Parts: sequence; C-alpha cells; structure tokens
Amino acid sequence: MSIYISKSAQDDGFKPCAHDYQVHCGNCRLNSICLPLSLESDDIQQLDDIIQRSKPLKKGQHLYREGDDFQSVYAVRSGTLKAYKTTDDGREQVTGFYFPGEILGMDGISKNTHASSASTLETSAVCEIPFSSLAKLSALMPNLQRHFFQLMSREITDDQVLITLLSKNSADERVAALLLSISARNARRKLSSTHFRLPMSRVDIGNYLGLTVETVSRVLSRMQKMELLCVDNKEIEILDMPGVRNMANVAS
Amino acid sequence: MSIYISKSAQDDGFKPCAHDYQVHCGNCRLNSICLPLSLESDDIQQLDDIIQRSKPLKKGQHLYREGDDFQSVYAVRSGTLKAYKTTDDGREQVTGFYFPGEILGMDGISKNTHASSASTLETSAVCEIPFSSLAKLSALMPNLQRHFFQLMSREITDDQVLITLLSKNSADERVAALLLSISARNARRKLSSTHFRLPMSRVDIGNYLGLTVETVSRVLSRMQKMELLCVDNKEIEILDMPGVRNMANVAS
DNA sequence: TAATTCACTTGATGCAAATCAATGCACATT
DNA sequence: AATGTGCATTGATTTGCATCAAGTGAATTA
Repeated sequence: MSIYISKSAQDDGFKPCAHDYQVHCGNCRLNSICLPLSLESDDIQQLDDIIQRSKPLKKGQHLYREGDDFQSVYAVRSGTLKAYKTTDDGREQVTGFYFPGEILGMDGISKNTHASSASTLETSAVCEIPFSSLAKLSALMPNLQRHFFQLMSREITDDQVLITLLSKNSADERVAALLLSISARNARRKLSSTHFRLPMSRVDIGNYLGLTVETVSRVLSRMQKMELLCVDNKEIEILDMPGVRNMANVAS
Repeated sequence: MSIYISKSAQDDGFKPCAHDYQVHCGNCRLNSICLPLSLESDDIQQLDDIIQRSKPLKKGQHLYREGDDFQSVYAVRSGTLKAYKTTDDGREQVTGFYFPGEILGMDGISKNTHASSASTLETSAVCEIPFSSLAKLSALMPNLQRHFFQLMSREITDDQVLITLLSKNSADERVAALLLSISARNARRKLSSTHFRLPMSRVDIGNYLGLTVETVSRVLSRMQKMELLCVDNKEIEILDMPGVRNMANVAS
C-alpha cells in the first residue's frame, strides 16, 4: 500500500493547482487549517520533510482498509474521502467525510491497525504523514504535540455530535445538520457556504446519517418544496439559511 | 472545581480498599489497564507525582460539566461514571460509561473546554491528571506519549462502534451489545463476565443506546424469557453467552 | 399501617422511517 | 438509435419502536 513518489519528479513549468502534489507545507494554502497551524517556519520545514505526497487517487480508490497495518495518518489536500466501518454482517457504516485540510486515519493508533476503511469520493490527493515520525517530532515541538492532541480530541467530539444526531434527531434534522456542517467546512476553506456540490452520493449520506436513500431524497425534496434549498442532483444552493438551521434544531 | 486534597492526610493504619485514595500508581491494582501501562518504575513515580487523588464522589455528583474549562483528564479508580452531552433543546445524550481503570475527559482537549459533562452513577473515586503536566511528561517519555495517543484513539474507535450500533442495529442488538461490552470490561478487571450488577439505570441505558426506557425493559424481559439472562433489577446473570452474542449479531 | 416516591415493567395505539416497487434520467457502450 | 447501468425520485405498504397510560414492587416517610 505504498503511495510514495519521488519528490524530484516533474519539477519544472508546473503551476500549483488543486491536485498539485509538489506544494510544500510552507506554501500550501490549507496550512492554516491543517497540521502546520501554529508552527514556526523552520518547524514547518521539519514537518514538511517527513510528509509524503502522493499522486492523486481516482474516485473510489482506497487509502487504507479496515485491518491494514497502521503506519500513517493522512491530510486531505484536494477532493473528498469517506471513512467507513464494515459491520459483522457485511454492511457499511460511514463514520465520516473528510474535506481538504482535514486529517484522517487517527483511529488506527489504538491497535496499530486501521479500525476503518477510507476511500475517495472523487479524484483526491492526500499527504501521508508517517505516524512514528510525527510522534517523534511532536515530542520535540510542543505546539505540534498540542495541535495533534487537539485534532484527535476534535475527532472524538465530532463523533459524539454524530452519536447524538443519530440517537436523538429526526431524519429532517439529520439531513439539515449535515448540510450545515458541509456549509461551515466550506466557509472555513473560503468557499461559498450557500452554494456547493455534494461530493458524496445519496447512499453515502443516508449511510452516514442512519437513513435510507429514499428518506434522504424525500427530505431534500421537502426542503426544496419549502424553499429552504435549491437542489439539482449534487448541486445544492441554500436559499434560506435560518430556515435550514431551524430545521436542524441547532442554536448557533 | 478543585478536588485536590492533601496527600499527607490520613496515612496510617489505613488498609487499601476500593475507594482508597492513598494508593499510588505503583501499587494500584488497575495500573495494568490505566495510564502507567508499559512504564518503567521510575517513570511511574514521575507520573504518580503529577496525579491528584480525590475524596470519593457521591452518587450523582459531577466531575465536570459541558463548558467548564478543561484542565485535566481523569482515571476512574472505583465506581462508575457516565459522560453525556446536552442537546440544544435540553435533552441528554449519554456518550459513554466509564469503569475503573478507564480514562475520561479527553474530549476537552480540542477546545480547552469540556465538550460533555461527567457524573457518577454510584460512589466513585477518580485520579485527576492535569493535562499540561501529562503533555510535558509525555514529551519526555515515548511510552507514555504512545499510550496516551492510543487511549485517545481508543475513544475514537469506541465512539465509531457506538455510531454503527445506533445507526444499523435493532433494539435487541443494541442492548445485547452493551451487556457484552460490560461483561468484557469486567473480565479485563478480573471480575465475573457472567454475573454482575449494572451500575446505571434503565434510563441511562436507553439514553446511551438511543432507546426509551420501556424498550430497554422489554428487551431485557424478552432475553429473560428466552433464557439468555437472569435479570433481577440491576443484577444480571448471563446464562447463555453464545445466545447473547448471537442476539447482538457480532462475530467474536 | 398507610402514603408517597422512585425505578421499572407491561399493555395498547400511533407514527416516522424502512421496505418494496416502479419510474425517470444521465451517461456510457454498442 | 437502441440498450444497459448506476443513481435519484416518488408512491404504497409495512413495521419497529416511541408514546401514552396504567400497574407493580421496594424503599422511605409519615
């Protein structure tokens, strides 16, 4: 499962773009929401040195599978991924979606084996961060250590939010909450919070939210009828943000 | 919210017992499943030095509340605690139960604020571990760092299991799975895996599993009728372990 | 001893979402 | 143009669990 590539390959006349795997942490436009956050520039250089950048992965390819040896965590550079667990009776449970700047794979640390699988929802590029190097480096850089602890803790709190959503909220509330989450994560990356393309299928949405495809589809139709959204397949436009928040039943 | 006590208080003619707060990491019978795991004895001493032991907390007392400043994580020494989130509309979602040897509070790291509340289900004692000291120490002790990363990762994987349970499993499967989880955690502490007392109420069980009290009660009655269990209020005896596993729909 | 409370159980009914089934639509293949 | 395939939508029916309501038993108090 090695995705390392030679860094020296293809170095000239190459404009940075979404999938560009030559961009370094120092000049990556995601570094304010990724691991380098709060590092000094010479610390960033050291972090940069341990990071392996991969060729873009095509839609549907796996980054790792449940049970694989755990070696690295991954930062999404472009595209979107989903993480999912397979139940004993063979069904899938999507446990998270990962957008550019976000880190996945931390669930593998506990048993040195990936506890979930991760695959791309569209063409995507990732930075591979060997965990043993990251651990060594974070023992030397308090800021890095703190940031990584925070990232793991963030994963825990995100999971708890999902637990609550699944346990306490209606289909309408779940779908509205997911749309708001995606909207907020787009805003963090300076993209539109009201007009975006869902990178995942209805099946994945339903799977993540504990609903069937049909229910997801019905909720979206209803939201469109209520003029909260304009839905065109994967293209979503939020027309009435307070209305959506109200449907999600959240305070903020 | 300080629960520190003077270590020198009450030091003589004191036999160690479940709630004894004088026991140190080095001679704590839980140290094989708690933080000290895999530390050398002089490292254990250093860890021991930063740990604050508290008087036992009475049933229903809070260790921390959602929104409190995050200072420490806690190891359960005796008793049981629950962690829960409060939803925007004021309802509770229990996110976990914590038995002796287990660590809670790690969800506070990400925002420096506790993301959930924790209260005791019965008289309990905890060890308070100031996080800043733990972070400093773990930068110096690779084994401690690794172990703490693993604990956090474990929290993530446990949450993912709960997510899957809530999203994909029936009421029967959820209740059976919780019983198996408690059974396994008892076994880890060398207690009976087949005969134990549930420390939490039916309300808490239902809340944790996304079910109403009535449903929990019915499932337990059904399991008794099927002769999988013997239920006497909180006292549980598992009569047919393969049967319970079968009901939970899990492989192991 | 009776009364109050609390945690739990049991039964009857209703509803939200699953399931089953059909159809529509975009896009690729031939 | 015809055919297939994957994804999304919509409608009809079923069902598992919530809800509502009442009842039990043990512990606590009067």
